[in-house]
Amino acid sequence: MKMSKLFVQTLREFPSDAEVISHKMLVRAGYIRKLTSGVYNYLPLMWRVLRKVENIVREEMDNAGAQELLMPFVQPKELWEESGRWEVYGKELMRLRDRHNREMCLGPTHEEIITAIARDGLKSYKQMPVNLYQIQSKFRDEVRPRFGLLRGREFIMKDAYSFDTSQEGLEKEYENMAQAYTKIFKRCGLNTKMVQSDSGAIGGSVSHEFMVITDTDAGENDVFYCDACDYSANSNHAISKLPETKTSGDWTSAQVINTPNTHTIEELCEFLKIPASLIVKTLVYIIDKKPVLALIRGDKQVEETKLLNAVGGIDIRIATAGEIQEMMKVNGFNAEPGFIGPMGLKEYNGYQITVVADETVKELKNFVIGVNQKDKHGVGYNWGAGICNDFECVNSGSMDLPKIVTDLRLVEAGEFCPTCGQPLKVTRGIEVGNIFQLGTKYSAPMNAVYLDQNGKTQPYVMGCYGIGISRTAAAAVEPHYDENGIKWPLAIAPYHAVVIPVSTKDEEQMKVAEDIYKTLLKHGVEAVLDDRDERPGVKFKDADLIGFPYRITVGKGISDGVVEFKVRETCEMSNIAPEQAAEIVITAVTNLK
RNA sequence: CGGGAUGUAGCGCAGUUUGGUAGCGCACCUCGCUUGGGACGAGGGGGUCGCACGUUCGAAUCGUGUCAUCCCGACCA
Repeated sequence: MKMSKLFVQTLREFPSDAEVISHKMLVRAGYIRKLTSGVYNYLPLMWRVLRKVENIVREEMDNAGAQELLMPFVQPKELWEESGRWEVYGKELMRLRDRHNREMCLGPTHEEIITAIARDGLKSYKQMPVNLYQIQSKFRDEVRPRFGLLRGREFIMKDAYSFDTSQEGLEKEYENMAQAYTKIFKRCGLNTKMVQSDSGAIGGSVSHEFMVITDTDAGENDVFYCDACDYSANSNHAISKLPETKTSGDWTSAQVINTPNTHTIEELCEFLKIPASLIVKTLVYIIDKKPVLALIRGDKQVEETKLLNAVGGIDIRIATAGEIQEMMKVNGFNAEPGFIGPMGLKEYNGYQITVVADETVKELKNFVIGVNQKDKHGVGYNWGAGICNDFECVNSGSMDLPKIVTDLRLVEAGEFCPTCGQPLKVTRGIEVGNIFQLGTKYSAPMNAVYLDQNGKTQPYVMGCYGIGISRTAAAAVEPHYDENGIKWPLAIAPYHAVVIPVSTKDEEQMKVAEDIYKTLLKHGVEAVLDDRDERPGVKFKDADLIGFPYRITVGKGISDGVVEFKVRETCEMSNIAPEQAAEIVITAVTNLK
């Protein structure tokens, strides 16, 4: 490709609306242009990068035994009603109506469609296992698109779906995919960590995410990991061992005492001269419009995804102070946030109040708890054996544990690995891929079944496996850049090399540059010849910004038989013979394959 | 959806306080000159100032409404 003909416009400045490196670089270097919020044009350079990533994914998926197909992204409402997700998926689903006023959506993922395909064509256990995948655009109406290609509303994704006859078969395929993913990201020049995660709206039991570890804002997920063993997990799923701390109070009897103006845990600790670990903290949430109380030890935070899972909810938010006061009033109390406890609370807004406790509260003895009275707390309370869920237990000092006691706790740095007990570390990551064991979550409700050896009807045991193609390409920029521009890994760079004649008017320089360029092309190197009549500074700046892995500059040195060879990644430069420069590039590119 | 901000040429911005008919840098076109890290000179093209309504002799500027975009929070296969 001649640089004079390459459709690219580099900018002198970074775009003002970009926050993270990949977004800034990709816009400034002329790879992408925003069309509207969260929706981008992929310009020729970007499209080349995306196709490289796609092809790596394609090769490894095919090697792993999967088959590529292509499903529509326009999907009918009916299928989504079968799976139950039309209601559940919420506002993130891009919905539309056709001219007959029939409801449709643009696919955010394709479990429903693939399950319907399987239902039609996968009738016998003899046809399994099978893994089908596609690479196409996906649509998610994100609440807040940001970070350029890292969180768009339209993005390119590879999604694969496996069908097995047993959990064992699924687990085998899951492992197969995990290995394929590891290879894929490695080939793309990315270091990823496979971490345990929550399965979210997709559902299912076991899932892992592939994270590009970064210490920048681009990493939207907290990842906890252990250096001593291989434990690692997304914060929405991580568990830990807690350090020893005081969990039993010194009160000899239960009583309600005055604790004026102790609206926060800190103020209460200060007033009572106790550690926060002696307090049962009661948080009021609104989950799918229903009131939910979350009980957790005072020094710990609630992980909202865990709470959502505990009650099977979709939408969660903390209740407002107004709602809490209203809830108090309805149940015959007069209290405000800071003095709330679970006892005696029955209903709000037409719903029964659900109480969920984190495991940390179970072991507390002689603890402190809100008693729904302003400026008062109960101290010396204990979990009792009797049924006690009304106002009476305020005075008895004994109340039952809620029916739901589970892990709701957000893991924090300084806690210990659940497997080996060593200190956990925390870092941030960009999720570029994930794998799920779905089981029969979709096949059962959608009646997607086959006949087993005994002629008996069985639902498929499914798995699904995603890779964000456009996100992976953008994530690759995050660790690969310097102040002058992008440093693409060779495998996904839009072009492998650029050849720059310093002066296009110098016949000898042009001749040598063209010879090198042709040699590179002949040997399968994707090369660009910068034939523009520009000053060398302009060409160097553009070459660095665009991020060609190799640069061969033909200048005055040619009279001594040398060209300048620069490696973008290391910025190492050397003067060598033209043939030698070409040879290095050809070898590197050949070794890719 | 809560809080904050911004919409003026492809990009980055000034002009808005105090109303008078739109400007700067980069990019783009032409000519000259220049050629090892985003040169220089001269000339040129490009904007219904987000949109609508209103106030006014006159609106980028004032008022009302609306749309869009960005940031923080919440959310996220």
